[in-house]
Amino acid sequence: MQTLTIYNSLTTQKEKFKPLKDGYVGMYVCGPTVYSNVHLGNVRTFMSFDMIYRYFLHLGYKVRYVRNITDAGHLTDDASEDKISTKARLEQLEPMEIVQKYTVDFHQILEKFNFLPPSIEPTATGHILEQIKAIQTIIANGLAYEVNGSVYFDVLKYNETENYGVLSKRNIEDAIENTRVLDGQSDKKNPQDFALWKKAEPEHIQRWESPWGVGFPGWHLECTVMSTKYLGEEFDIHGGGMDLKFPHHECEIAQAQACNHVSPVRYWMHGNMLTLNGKKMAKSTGNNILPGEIFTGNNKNLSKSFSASVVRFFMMQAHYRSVLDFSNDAILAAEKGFQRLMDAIKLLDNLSPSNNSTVAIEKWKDRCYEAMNDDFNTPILIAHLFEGVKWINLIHSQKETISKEDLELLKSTINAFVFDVLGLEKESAAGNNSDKLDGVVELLISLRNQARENKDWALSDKIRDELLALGIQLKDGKEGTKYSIN
RNA sequence: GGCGUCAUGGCCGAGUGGCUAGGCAGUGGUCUGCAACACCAUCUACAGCGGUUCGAAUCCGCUUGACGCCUCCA
Repeated sequence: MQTLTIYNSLTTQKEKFKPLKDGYVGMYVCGPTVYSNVHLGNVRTFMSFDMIYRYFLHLGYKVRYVRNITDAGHLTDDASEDKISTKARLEQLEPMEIVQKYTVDFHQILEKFNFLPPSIEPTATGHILEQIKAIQTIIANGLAYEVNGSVYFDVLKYNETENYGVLSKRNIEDAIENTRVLDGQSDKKNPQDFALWKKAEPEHIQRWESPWGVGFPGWHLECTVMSTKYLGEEFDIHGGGMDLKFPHHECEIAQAQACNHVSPVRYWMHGNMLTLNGKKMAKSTGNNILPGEIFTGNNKNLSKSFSASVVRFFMMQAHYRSVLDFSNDAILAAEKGFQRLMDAIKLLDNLSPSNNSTVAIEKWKDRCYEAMNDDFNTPILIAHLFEGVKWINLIHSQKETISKEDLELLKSTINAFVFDVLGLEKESAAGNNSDKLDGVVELLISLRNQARENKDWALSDKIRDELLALGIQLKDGKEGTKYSIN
């Protein structure tokens, strides 16, 4: 098995990956809060971990990949603004109807982007009992207290023996000085304390019975409970967006320590933000693009529509830990590059092997793995893949040669990385009537070729130009005329 | 205000103490009836100022700028 190196946010350095159990990987990724449509920024994080999941599978690991759906806790704001319940009441919907609506949307979008489904996709509302139990444990361990029907985690007390701030590199003393005074938090001993259980006000729709009265679970608890339940008290990888590092992931560590007396995660991984116009995409600010808008091109930032694979390729061209800025120019360039890659892959099946190779496929393959083994460096991998593209083209035009064995290796390697690991998809040229369309275009091509033989340039150009106007581009080559639909 | 990350050629975006990232665009060529497409080749770099070093875009310091977190956020 390959030796992987992973950047661990907890230690802030790259470390050799050693799973708790040889050959097995336990991975937890914080999923979406399903109160509105996923935007492209959300998709990037999940896509990074989809790629990571795919690479582990490719390497032969057995992976249990848990990605939750947050359908409680986050939905409700403890201040006066409660979007979900307001919305639910306005539209006379149950909260779970909203949850269902956006969960379905989430799944549909991910499917379009060719995501592999996780092994388990648990929900917060499905684990209320476990969360209550965890709170009881934390109280019993003296690290939480009940006030007025709510339960809070005692951060200062926890910090006496543990380090609240290990992950986010925050100093709690500084935090105390700098915390703003917020209304409605008077129940807390300290502003740093966070809610494990919140008392439900009468108008609050999502509510469950608990030893502390009717209420709902706090923001951070679900991930601790569900990761522990499905992956154990200690597991290999925990992922999520950079913006979840604090407080969310910091709180998860504290909760897990308070429950199980062990640091839960071996490797913390954080994906970086996707920006739009240089600013973070966020639902709250309106600075975002919805995936659906990309597919239709219906967004003021876009000059045309783009396919899911192009978007995926665009994102894979950047490292998951780097900020990536989305723009029309950038996605346009990615589309061309993606097309070049796909065109070369189409040529692969037509290549004829020679007795020997003038290209070093085996070494090239090793470099591809090296790139991925170095903290999932997909941009480098893609650079290597383009070296493969160049070779394919040169072999095709008989300027280089390749042996039968090397050709098989080239094919299997390209296919593995492009389709299995990066998760890209070949694009279907046309819709349902592709057979008929194909026949029509072929007919026009043969008519045009007749005209060309007769040197009737007026007619041949008319056919070519008018097809182009319809988005059908004819491509004259040595082996005749082909076409593509844009 | 506190903590942190980053500044790479026209654009996007990797990486590294000395040796070509890659893609897009541009330029030159091949192909073509002319084109387009495609293919081949190729030019533009490492924010600024100091320092360490035989050598730094890469390490250190400062300056400037951008972004992220500190409040729900992938």
